[in-house]
Amino acid sequence: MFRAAEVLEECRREGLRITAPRRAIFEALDGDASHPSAWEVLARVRRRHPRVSFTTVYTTLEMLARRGAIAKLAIDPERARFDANPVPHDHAVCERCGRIEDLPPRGGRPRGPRGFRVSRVHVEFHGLCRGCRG
Amino acid sequence: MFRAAEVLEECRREGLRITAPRRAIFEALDGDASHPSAWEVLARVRRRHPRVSFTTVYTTLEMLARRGAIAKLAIDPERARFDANPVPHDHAVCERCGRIEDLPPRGGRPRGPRGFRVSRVHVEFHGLCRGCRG
DNA sequence: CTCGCTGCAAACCTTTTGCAGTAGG
DNA sequence: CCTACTGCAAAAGGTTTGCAGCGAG
Repeated sequence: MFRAAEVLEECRREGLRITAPRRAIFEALDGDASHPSAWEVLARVRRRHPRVSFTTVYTTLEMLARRGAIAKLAIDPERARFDANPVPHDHAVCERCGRIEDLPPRGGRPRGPRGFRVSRVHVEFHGLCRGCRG
Repeated sequence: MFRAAEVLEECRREGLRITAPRRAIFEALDGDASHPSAWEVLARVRRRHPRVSFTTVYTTLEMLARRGAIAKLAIDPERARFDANPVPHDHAVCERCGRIEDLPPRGGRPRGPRGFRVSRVHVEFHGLCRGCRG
């Protein structure tokens, strides 16, 4: 799970500059489990820092994803979604409300195909969440 | 797996019109396992029917996906990829060459979360394919 | 001071839509 | 004939890039 203070410190150590927009973006991600799009992160950031641009949010999210501090999900075909928890885990995607729920790690990951060096496994359950079953 | 003749017959039965572009698109998908994007399908179609437009290819692919004759994959964040095999199955995605390989069905699908009505499960293995391990 | 970061605007790419003409049934 | 389908062109989003100026270190 993304911890703003830790990532911030790590960035500082590597000579990246800690600016007000970055601080705000880091705070917006801190402890987040909602898998927001870049636009949703921007909206959240702008509640307190109205002058931050989309460009800055997007490039910062990409930067964090490249560093492995967050994950970029391809679950939503319309737009990238960012996962503040970079540790690989499964997701449950509600087909009705669109919510993406994190799942606790399962013992016994599925085995990959022969002749293929697996670096990570991605499991998505699609269906109806508790609230949307009627 | 997509069978052009069958889908074509089914469309005709339901009153959809069988045009030359559709015939060509159906043929391009027939027996395909390469998970092409709409632009790749267009290129393939144009080898024999140079006047077919992107619009027609894209709307036809969407139409087939809505009917369940093909599947629209969200694996590639940059663009939609279409799977001529609409029966749910796992995929192995090579991080180097980008190839998407179909996997045979596994016994014992992973169990979904409690309180969630699962309609389908999507498993992706990411890593290096046989050819790209080196 | 120096450059890395920012914000703006414009470019880019994929996908979607409006519309007049064409052709399948 | 009727109207669904086609191709074009333009719009609509999301993402990426060029650039001048600011400001963290």
